[in-house]
Amino acid sequence: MSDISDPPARRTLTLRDVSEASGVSEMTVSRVLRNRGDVSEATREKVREAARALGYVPNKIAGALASNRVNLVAVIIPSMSNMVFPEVMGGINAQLEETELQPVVGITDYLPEKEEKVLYEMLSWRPSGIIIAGLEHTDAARAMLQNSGIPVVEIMDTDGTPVDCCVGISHRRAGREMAEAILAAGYRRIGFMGTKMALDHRARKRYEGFVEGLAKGGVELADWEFYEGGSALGKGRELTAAILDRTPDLDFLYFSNDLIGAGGLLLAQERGLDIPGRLGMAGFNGVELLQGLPTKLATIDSCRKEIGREAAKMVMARADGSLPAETVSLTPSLDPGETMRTV
Amino acid sequence: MSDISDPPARRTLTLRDVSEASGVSEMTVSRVLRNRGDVSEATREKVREAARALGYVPNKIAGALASNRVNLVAVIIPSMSNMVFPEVMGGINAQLEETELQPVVGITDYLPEKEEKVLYEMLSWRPSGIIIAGLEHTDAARAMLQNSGIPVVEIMDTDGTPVDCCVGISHRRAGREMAEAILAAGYRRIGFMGTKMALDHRARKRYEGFVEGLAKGGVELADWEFYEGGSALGKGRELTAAILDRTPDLDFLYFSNDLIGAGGLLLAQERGLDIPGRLGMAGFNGVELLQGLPTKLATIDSCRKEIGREAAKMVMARADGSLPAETVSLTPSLDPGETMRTV
DNA sequence: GTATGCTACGTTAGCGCCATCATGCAGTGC
DNA sequence: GCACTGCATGATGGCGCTAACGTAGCATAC
Repeated sequence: MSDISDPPARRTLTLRDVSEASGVSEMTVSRVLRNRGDVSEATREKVREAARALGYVPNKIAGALASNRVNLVAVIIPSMSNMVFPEVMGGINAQLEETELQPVVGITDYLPEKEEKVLYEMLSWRPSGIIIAGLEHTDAARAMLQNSGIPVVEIMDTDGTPVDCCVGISHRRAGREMAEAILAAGYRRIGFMGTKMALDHRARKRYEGFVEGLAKGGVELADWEFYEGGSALGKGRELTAAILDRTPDLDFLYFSNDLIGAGGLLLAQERGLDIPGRLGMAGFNGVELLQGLPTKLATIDSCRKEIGREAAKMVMARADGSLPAETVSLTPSLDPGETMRTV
Repeated sequence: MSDISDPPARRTLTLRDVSEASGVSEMTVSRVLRNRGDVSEATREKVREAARALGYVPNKIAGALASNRVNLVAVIIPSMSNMVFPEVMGGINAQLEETELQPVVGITDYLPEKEEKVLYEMLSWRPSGIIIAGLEHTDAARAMLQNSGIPVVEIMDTDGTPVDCCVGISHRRAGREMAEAILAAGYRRIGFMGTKMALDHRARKRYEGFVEGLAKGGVELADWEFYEGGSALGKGRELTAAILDRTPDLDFLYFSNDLIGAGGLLLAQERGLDIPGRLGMAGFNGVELLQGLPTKLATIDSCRKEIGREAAKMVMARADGSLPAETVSLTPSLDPGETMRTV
């Protein structure tokens, strides 16, 4: 008796509640809410109305378990503060937008053990596909990817052997091409500046390609500087000051990304150096954010958005079986900006 | 007969497989893998070994359904390319790191309908909590938050009425304080530059607070400029050129964020304007990225990381019932940098 | 009239796991 | 000897949903 006026017992709603409220079976409610199967328009309306009135939100956990289908795509990347990865995410998002699929992000902080942990966690939700940055994984992680039985797309990098599909650019080649362009422009006393890259394999490959490209032209790095922690203008400024003080006759500085490059550029300009005559400079990534600096830094585009889009497409195609394992290597373009002599 | 040599049928593994491989019941395996309940060390080892050998990955979908517990926290934010939000995420991540909880991100693109959709989608996974940016939601979204029965923390902004908990800063007050500081420094011909902010409520509140602050000092905005789309150095440069050409006697420019502010600053310096004597400038956010520009822009810190951390803490505390609904308003500090006259 | 096909539902049997309770079995106290 | 305690493990039921199949009811065909 008393419970008539009790506050609505806050049990969470189920299909049964909607089914009772609308006078049809749970199955029919399920069909209506998923837009599946034959249900008359009259019933559909009745059910939808009841669901709305109750404030019913389906339980995807139960749905996924019953149907063995999950509309999630795991995206595993090293960092969100790198600017590169949010842009890749943008591409993935854009591509998945029109589909049922939803990206779910995991962050590894460039740590292999953490990657392994995050991957395990992600797989335990049985996603429909995995997009994961890089080709270097622990043995256990690689095994998980292989055994997962779902589409795997490794992104960013194509220098290596993918588990399944792969889309990215060759960072080794990007480094080599920059070296060639620098030599072609007549620079000879060349310095390098980048992260301590034990775990950033792509930065390492660019560096290796760069050194190799110089070597082919008979030139060795004149000086170098490695740093730890995030990239920012301040860091580039600081390191550039250090390297220029130490080796004043450098005529080119290659930075492993645009942001520290821009910092270096600002410093060099403050010091009144003739850019690109006396000193040339180049970065990597082609970030848009920096369009607007007084001088445009030479760079190589890393095709971030396109990689994201392509990766999402590959996951979908692989899921419906319309694609064999393949590697797509995009071709980034070198933009000499205003900080390299033109030949 | 023939199937002895068939390739291992790639059914996905279940507890039962591990249980058979290790000779104990499913229940015991479950206990071992979750580190729960009394299981002898000998059995533990046996089970773990079997699970590892098989490459078993638990099915959280089934686990969540059975236990009615999900270790996910939904984080709903407008954008990932705004730099502000990745930093908030950083704070959330840092705080959740040591717990079982995992953030899952949804992006709304500043669109109320999309927010509603994303929220519905998120709730259908029955997360343990929700962190959502802003206090303005559609009626339906607000109802969902209220009915969800889980902790809700609205972040970034405290000017309004939260559904449950809330942590952020008062943007209205931030705008007002900047106005007061500008007037105190003796500037009088003041221009404003910001996004067309129909949907960016926080930018709008800063603007309103700013105008209000000026009004209290008997000053009106001398000129203003609104733009659409993302914020970048280039945009700030362009708009600043326009506003300075149109109203050359401006003696202060207030930008609704640091990035366009920095663009404006670079342009003003190229034009050889005396900063902060002839022209003062200020932005908003206190982004670290820009430390390293030749001149440090005046700004107000938006406490991003702290908001993230606090929000995560509140979700946890609210989940275990140790916290009543509350609003935490952080106090951002104004940094005059080098672009405001000192009084 | 029976056969046939079609639409619009309902019924049943799980999906893989975990909360809960039951159980066996050793050791302990008197 | 018997109850009692504590520990390690097993059996059972069900979380909320959906795939697959079943069927009532009506229309059409001959």
